[in-house]
Amino acid sequence: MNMHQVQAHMLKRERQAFIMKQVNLHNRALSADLGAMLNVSEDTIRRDLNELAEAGELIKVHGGALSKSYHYDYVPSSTYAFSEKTIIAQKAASLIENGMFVMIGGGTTVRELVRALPQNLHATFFTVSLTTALQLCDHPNVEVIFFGGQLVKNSQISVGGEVISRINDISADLCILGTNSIDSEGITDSDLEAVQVKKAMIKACKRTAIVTISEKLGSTQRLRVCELNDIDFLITELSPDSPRFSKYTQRGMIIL
Amino acid sequence: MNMHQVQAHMLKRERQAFIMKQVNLHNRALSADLGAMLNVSEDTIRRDLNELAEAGELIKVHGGALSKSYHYDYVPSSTYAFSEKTIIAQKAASLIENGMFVMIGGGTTVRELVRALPQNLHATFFTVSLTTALQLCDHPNVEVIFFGGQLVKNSQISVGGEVISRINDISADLCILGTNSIDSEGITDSDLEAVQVKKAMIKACKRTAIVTISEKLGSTQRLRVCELNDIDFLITELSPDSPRFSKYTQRGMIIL
DNA sequence: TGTAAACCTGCAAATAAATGCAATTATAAC
DNA sequence: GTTATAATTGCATTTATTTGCAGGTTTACA
Repeated sequence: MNMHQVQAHMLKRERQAFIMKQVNLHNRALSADLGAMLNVSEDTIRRDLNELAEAGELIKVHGGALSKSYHYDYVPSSTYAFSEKTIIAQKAASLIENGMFVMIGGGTTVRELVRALPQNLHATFFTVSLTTALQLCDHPNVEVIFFGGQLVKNSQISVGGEVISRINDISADLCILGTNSIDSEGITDSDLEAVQVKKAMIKACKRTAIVTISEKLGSTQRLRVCELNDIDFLITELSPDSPRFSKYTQRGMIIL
Repeated sequence: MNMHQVQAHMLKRERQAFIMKQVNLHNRALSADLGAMLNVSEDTIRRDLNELAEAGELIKVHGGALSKSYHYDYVPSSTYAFSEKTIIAQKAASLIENGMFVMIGGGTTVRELVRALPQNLHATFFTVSLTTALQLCDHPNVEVIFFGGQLVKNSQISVGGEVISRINDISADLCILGTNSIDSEGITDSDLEAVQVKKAMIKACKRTAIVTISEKLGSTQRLRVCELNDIDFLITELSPDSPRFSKYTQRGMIIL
């Protein structure tokens, strides 16, 4: 932070305006920095911060202050990045047509997708995710097939050779998976069992769609799920012509 | 995971917001990773995680934290006859011992039972109920096997010949079922598919326990699940010496 | 069952905050 | 202009918070 000093003498009101400007500009400010910049004691800064906080202009925390907009608004809609996921869900839902056989994974993005499915959709869904299965049960006109097996407690999906051989018995039209990490090489994950199941699901379907919020673009993990070539559709909340997709479009993948 | 470091000096609140972001983004985060990313000791991370968990923002687990959105959120007060079911749950839990193989059904009474199970219970559970399976996932020391198949949407259980033949492959110690109706003849139900699954479960287990609120004693429905003789334990919220059990005790059933 | 990792507790150092007080400065009344 | 009053500010002291570390314990996993 460039800590140039500001003015010889400042009125209290001016000083507080300066503080607000700093806080709104950087989303944060430290008492010590402000004191140095304004050439007043930290006590004065603290008193200012208390007043501003009292007036609801900012959020005072130990050591400084945070912008009010910064304040991570806990429980935005109980799901993180809710609006992004809703956009994704709308796009992904357009891929699913009546009569289709769809294999579908788990995760919060997929959950929003399932919520966004039209009530009159007639289709058959296959899944290993307990939460996705439950969500699908709310749709009157779909059939839900759950691949049973041993459950992984953290992710609430079933895994194991049994599950995989079950999946291999099916040939479906579309595979929809969320992911934790995707980059220009492909998709990666960190849970071996889950990776094996995902691989089987992709193999069992004619086409594969990946749904993810753009924040996850460019991150990687240890275990490879598939190459970019294996993916037919990539769906994020961004517009398809966003420059962030430059590395992906060359591969013949369709960005939605 | 790409572990770039973040900022020189972070305010506590900022750090916690960062943690929440990571957790929500990847559905989980390891204390060690977070410590490295934020350049603070793991102790600090742990303290943050404890605070956030206390505030209900995430779920703390050994080694890190999980996103809350992944978890089936449970609202106890919305369960009908909640206090009765809690009593039942306590009694039924006493039947389950370490190392047991238990087949367990669905319904709200069973849900309370699962909640009442001690966290240190080591056992293997088999179920066809999505909600029971999810609930069991909260218990760190149990194995959960889900019998997959076609799902019945309003009861959220899987049914079908596939499921039944799976059940027949197992031999378990105890079968725990809720029921809609029980009278001096035995247990009855109204859903044919569900009845077939229940029959298979009872047959696959050495002993059978029925959990139900006393309100359901004396009612009947069209389809027979089993005779009274097939039941080893009957568990309600009433005291075992209640006169309402006079018709049942003659059959050698144990009332809890 | 053994071992390494993760955990918790208490403690100490560092930092930040609150408080009282004195000095200074601004404001207003005369 | 002078003076009384109020507000502001800095400093010293006390208090609270945060953080890392040492230790002993628990937990997970092979």
